[in-house]
Amino acid sequence: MMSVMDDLSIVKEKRKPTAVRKREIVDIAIQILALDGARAFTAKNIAVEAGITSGAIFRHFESMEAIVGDVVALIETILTGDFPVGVEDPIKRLKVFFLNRTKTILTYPNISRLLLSDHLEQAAGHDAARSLKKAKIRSRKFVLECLQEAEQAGSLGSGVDPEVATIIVIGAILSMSHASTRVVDKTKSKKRYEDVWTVIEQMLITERLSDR
Amino acid sequence: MMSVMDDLSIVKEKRKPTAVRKREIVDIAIQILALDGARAFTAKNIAVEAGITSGAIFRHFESMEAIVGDVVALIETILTGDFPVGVEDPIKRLKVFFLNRTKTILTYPNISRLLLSDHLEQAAGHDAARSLKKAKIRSRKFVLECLQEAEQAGSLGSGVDPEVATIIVIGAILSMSHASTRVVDKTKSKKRYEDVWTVIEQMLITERLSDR
Amino acid sequence: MMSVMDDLSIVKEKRKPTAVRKREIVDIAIQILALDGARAFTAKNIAVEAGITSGAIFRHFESMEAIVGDVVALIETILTGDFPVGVEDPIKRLKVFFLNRTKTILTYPNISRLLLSDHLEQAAGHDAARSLKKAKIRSRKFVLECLQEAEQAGSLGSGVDPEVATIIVIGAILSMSHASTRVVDKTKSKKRYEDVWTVIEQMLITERLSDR
Amino acid sequence: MMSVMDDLSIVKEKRKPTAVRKREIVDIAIQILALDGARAFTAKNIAVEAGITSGAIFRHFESMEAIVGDVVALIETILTGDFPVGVEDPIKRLKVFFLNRTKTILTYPNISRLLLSDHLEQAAGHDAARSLKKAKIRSRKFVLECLQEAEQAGSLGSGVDPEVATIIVIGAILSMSHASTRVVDKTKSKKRYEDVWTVIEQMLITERLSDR
DNA sequence: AATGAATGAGACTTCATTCAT
DNA sequence: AATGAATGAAGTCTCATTCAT
Repeated sequence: MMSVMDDLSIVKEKRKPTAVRKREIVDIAIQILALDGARAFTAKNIAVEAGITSGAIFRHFESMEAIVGDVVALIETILTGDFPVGVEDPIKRLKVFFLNRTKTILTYPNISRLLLSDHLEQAAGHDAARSLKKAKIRSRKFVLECLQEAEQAGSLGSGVDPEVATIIVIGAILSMSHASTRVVDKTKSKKRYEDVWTVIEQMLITERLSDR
Repeated sequence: MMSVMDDLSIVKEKRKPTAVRKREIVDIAIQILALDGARAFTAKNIAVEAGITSGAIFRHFESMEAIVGDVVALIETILTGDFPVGVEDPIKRLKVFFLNRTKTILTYPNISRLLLSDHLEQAAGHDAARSLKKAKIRSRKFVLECLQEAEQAGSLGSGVDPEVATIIVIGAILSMSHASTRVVDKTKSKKRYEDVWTVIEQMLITERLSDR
Repeated sequence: MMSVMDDLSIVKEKRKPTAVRKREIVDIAIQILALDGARAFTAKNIAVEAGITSGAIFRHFESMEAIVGDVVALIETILTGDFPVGVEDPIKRLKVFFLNRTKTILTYPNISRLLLSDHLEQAAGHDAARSLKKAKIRSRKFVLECLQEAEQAGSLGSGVDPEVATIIVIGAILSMSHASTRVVDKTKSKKRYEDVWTVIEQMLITERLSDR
Repeated sequence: MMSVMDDLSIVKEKRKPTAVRKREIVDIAIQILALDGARAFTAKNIAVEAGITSGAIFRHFESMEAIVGDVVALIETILTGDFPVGVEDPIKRLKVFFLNRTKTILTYPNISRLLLSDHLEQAAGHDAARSLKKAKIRSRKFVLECLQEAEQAGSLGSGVDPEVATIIVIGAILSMSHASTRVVDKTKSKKRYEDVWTVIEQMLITERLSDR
């Protein structure tokens, strides 16, 4: 997909069509927000990275806030893809989500880092911030509902409260987002994510003898 | 002459001694960084909250960065208190840490929120940022070492890898830090934290039948 | 549309190319430093004189210090032009320097005033200040060396010490720099400068009868 | 005069009577203006040097400008002492002035440096600046009048114009003020000043053969 | 007589945004 | 589509000055 451009990557291309430039700017914005933080999110910094002048940014976006708006939209699209459809068994459904989400983390490490920090929320205008917060809550709700369904179906260990389990599942994802910041071998990471799930799944279904 | 005004609780005291003002400023800084983010961390915002002018800030701190430096130092002091000493059994030691840390989260919700986001790292100068990162790593290392010790002592379930378990333990803490942002009933929260630990502990010591 | 306005000499042109604006700013800086002093050397004052806002200054210069750097460089270029080359006889060489330098004073009265005061040195950063001090010393050294050479060639009056004569020559230049501040008739001034040199030259070559 | 205090000079004396403090502040002000320039002339810098807080300054002076006012007054008093009275012969009178003034330069190197630069004029308010400018003009006028008187008395060389000679005399003083900045052996300096005068005097009285 | 906290003005500098070219 | 100069607001920090103690 990028094969043709890869060969010419050093060539400075000017005057890209808006669609291309917009996407480029959004990508750079994500990178800056994730790696350098909200304070470094300036038109100048984006421009330097894009190889244009800061004035040119506003040919493609009305304002800095509009850039964040597009960033949020992109992230939401990506995250939405993690929710599995058509998986009956709630534990299995949760597993697919867990593995999808951790894969997303590997694929877009900047984005996961961004979600963890709240830089986006603060750079974003009110609407974008709200829609981002909703996306976070949606993930939590998805996990919780899977676990509640499993409980009702009797497939959850008796001592396992769905709320508590949600904390642990979400926590593991958060924790791995953090870790992914440091660049790691992707194959190893994938294996690790699967191991984490295995342990969590065992925990979910294991019958507790007594609560004491 | 002031006796009448003394009764009015709205009266703002001015001219506080530096020691008091400094602490006040640090507290406000934490609050702003945690709730409004790095971009809102301005002298003006701090000053308004403290009821003084922004210029006055610099009587007490040499620069904005110096404030962050003190914030980091305070946080480190608080976090350091979470590490238990003199507890032999590694699982018990981990439990004490876990409960301490979650209690810290309840006591200082802003601070835990701050740690989660990277706002501090980015507002901080190089030294403060490094020392903060170290503090984070120290917590992770503590958890991992407890688990490795437990494994060697044979008190860990056979299928439980210490690295994997660390992710889950740390994750649960992260997850609860996030949740604590929304103001909740503290008694309920404490109970919840204990429940989470119970589930995690079960997970740690349970013998896995097979890896499948 | 602009044809009517073109006739109005008051119309301020905006948006000059950087090269032009930079030179303009340097000239204004020299004027302010010379006439109003180091304390008046502010971005605002320069901006008002240039007809732009103070923020715009920093499109053209990185900092106030950078402006002073350019001022120093300009002055050095001008002063360097005063040193004659290829004049064999040391007294004649000194004469050419003296007349050149006094002509420079007339041409750039602000610059000579600036050199006299130490405003530049104090507004300048370390490097610029040093290079300026060097330029001053270079002039003094040039005068002294001419006189020492003349002494060795026997063309100096027997009672005239080169060091002493240097003080008088340099002094006359300083004195005229001061005077030039008040705007005077240039033709008259030039005649005056030549008269001063005539007297000094007589003094240099006159045989003293006895030292008392 | 200072002998008693000299022994205790390390002891930090607090709460000096206003008269003493005022003089101390004026001295420090002169030093700062001369050595560090108008920009360093701040209440804080004076206070540090005086070992008090900047607020205390304003117990002794109404404003910074008032300090400069006193500095100017002190300088005027000192300079006024240089004008000889009761010396009949104009050349001799000029000689006494010249030697007095150069002695003043040695005694108060900071003050002479201050006069040379225009830092004072710019730190001073309108009145003080004017009175300082007058003092400078008075010196010039004194020199010029001596020389005009000498011319009328026929004691000036025929080719020597009083205006031209004034430039040279004043110039020599300026030049030596500059040099005095670098700390030099005072005995040597005094000898040098006398030598300079000798050469100038020769120049004044020497009969020029022709003007060409 | 002095300290130490505070104000308010003003300095330098950065930044989003506009606009002529 | 992009550059490059400019604005105006905002941010950090300094400084003269005031005032309670």
